[in-house]
Amino acid sequence: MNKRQKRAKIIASALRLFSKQGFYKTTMCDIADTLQISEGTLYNYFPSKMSLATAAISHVTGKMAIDLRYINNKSIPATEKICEFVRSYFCFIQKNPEMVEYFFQVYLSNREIFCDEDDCGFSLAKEFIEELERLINDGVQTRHFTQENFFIAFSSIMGILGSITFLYNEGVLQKPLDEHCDEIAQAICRALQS
Amino acid sequence: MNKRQKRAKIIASALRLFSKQGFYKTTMCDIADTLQISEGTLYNYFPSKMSLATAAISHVTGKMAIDLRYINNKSIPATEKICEFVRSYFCFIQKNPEMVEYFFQVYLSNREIFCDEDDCGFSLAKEFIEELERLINDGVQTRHFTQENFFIAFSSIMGILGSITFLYNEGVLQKPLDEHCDEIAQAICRALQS
Amino acid sequence: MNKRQKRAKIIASALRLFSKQGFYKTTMCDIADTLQISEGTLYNYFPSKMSLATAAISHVTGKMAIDLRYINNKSIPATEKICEFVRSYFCFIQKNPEMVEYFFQVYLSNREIFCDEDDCGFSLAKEFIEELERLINDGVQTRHFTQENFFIAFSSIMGILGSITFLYNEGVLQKPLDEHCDEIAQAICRALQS
Amino acid sequence: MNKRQKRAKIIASALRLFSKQGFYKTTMCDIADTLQISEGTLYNYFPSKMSLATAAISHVTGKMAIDLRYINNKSIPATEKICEFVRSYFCFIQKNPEMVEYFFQVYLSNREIFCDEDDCGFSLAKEFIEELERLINDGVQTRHFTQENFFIAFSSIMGILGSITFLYNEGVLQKPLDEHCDEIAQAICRALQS
DNA sequence: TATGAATGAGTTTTCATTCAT
DNA sequence: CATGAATGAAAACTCATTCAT
Repeated sequence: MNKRQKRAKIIASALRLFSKQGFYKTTMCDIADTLQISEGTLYNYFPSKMSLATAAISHVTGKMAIDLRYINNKSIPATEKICEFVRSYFCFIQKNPEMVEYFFQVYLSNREIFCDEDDCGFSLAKEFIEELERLINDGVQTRHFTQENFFIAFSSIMGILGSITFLYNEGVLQKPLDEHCDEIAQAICRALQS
Repeated sequence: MNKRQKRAKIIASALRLFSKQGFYKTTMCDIADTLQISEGTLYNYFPSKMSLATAAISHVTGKMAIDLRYINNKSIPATEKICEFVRSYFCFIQKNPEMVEYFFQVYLSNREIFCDEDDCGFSLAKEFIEELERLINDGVQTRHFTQENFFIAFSSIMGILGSITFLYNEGVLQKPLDEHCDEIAQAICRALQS
Repeated sequence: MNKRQKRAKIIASALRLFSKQGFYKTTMCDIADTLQISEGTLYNYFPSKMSLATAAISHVTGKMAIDLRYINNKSIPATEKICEFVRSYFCFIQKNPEMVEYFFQVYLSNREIFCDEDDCGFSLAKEFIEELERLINDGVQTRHFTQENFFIAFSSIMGILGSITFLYNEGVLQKPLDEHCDEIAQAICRALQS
Repeated sequence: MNKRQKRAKIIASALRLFSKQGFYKTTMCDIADTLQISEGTLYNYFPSKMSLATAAISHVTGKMAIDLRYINNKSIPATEKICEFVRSYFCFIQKNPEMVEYFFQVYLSNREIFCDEDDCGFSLAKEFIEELERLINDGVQTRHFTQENFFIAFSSIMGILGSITFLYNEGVLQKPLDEHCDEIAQAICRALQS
């Protein structure tokens, strides 16, 4: 296994643990044990716990950006794109629950981990946010969305999806995620239109 | 100052620090220093750090519930209630940014702090969630909202508000919160209708 | 209630708690709570926790000395005195288990509490030890005991009684204490004779 | 030095300090300082102070059991075994005073340290107690001892030895321990016979 | 005399990080 | 590269004692 692959394995393990137990309740020792390597080895791949957290979020937002970029590149109406995005996002949650949990519960909620004096930590999600901007702008330009305020549009999409994700993780949703797909996509689309 | 008032002062300080630095990065020593009391004194009022976090969230959700209850009791259409709620919520954010931040960034995101084997930690927000249910049920019964799925309705309201709060706290909103009031209320109402 | 009586009440409570939970696991607060007085009041009667422990052991050994003195003053053979002492001691254990437990488990075992640079802490049990000496000397002089080594005689009496007390407190004795009286008295007497 | 040997070294140090200063007056820092290692290192070998206390008592009772087992396996009368046990025990005290002190003053007297809800803490001395049972049963079966009550027999042996140990540790014995050997063994044997 | 809030030094425990092998 | 023992700074929590009321 080369260095790159090993880093990927470490990130995957860290991701799982961070999302399950939280960043602060997960020790470097937990991560090393899970991987059956020594703590020292961990530090050969990542210079600090924080750098591991950072690499993990880049990995997650990268994956999310790819999915969204693929949809954005299709020649379909923006409302269709929203539907596809919701569908693809729910699929993503089910296949990689730890990634989404990590995104919302660790990255967005423990800002102090990712921000330092120079950088506010947003660059880590830049790729994904840019694709989201593309989707919104596309909709606005083609008049499918009338909500012109980017931040409100952003919140209509990511706020609703984030909240549903939270409820899903808490186990309170009564039906499987898939069955909510269309309803949710429609709610988002309506929020984006006037 | 009596015991009750002192507890309130401690909660206020803790709230401010927890919301600014996160629960784990805030030490009992930080809190004591801010209040210019000793750590020992802190423990005369709260038996543990966690009990302080718990008291703080009860305080916050209690306040939020009061505001929403007041609106729920008015004889106005549910859509109006949404508008008033958004207005009152934005007002609340501006007066008590630390409370809202604490609610979203600490309480909702660090579930492990508030959950134990018996209790999933939701009881702490029960009052507020019940008022939210009242608002949604009112809208559904009066046919102002057609979204009958409670969880989607819940996410349409709290997801959008939560996301806007996040962006506000990150300082990326270009205009003051108030100016977004109506737009956001309308987006939420649309999401709730079909 | 006068000062003397109040001191006695405090000692009684402390004794009970120290013997049940150990000296270090008992807080001044525990003692105050049990008595339904404030911690401050405690310090009006005893200047420190240690002084309370000291007063308590004086109280206990004083009581034990009185019982033994009464027996010593009788005009009966030393072997009879041993029998009576065992009987009286078992009676004492049953009426005041906390006192005996305190004597063995706190006083004799946590020497660091009672000793300081000047005093080794034995003066606190002086009265009782002197009566024990009287009993042993009586037996030796009247040739009822042939064990002339005081320390071995002392150990034959107090060692056996202490061990039985320990087993009693641990709840492993199968019959009630009284039924062992004679057997134990005889074992002690035999140990004292050659 | 391997892990096993290091654990042994730590136990030895802890034993010395616990027996000299008591369990509660000995800090993990004291132990680390004595060994010239850091506190953190201590916790790499024992997960808690209590686990160290527990390991220490197992160590002590293990040693005591070995000595007694060796004597039990000899083909000599039970009374002889008592003599040998007393001799071996006194030898043990002189070589390892801290072990015996620890056994009596910490283990037997601070029961709250070793007991939890499941286990009363006696299992830690099981091996030694079993050998003591063997010795007593042997004597009873061969009619060397007529004291058939196990607990009184137990107290005759361990009570007397414990008390002598106590006096030895307090420094009040006038002659060296060895010179008391036979006298004490005889006193014990008499106590066991009728 | 009684109170009980305030204190602060002291204790156990945790864990990211380092470094010699 | 891999290891894992060692580190030590930091954190939560305890409690005997004091003192103003």
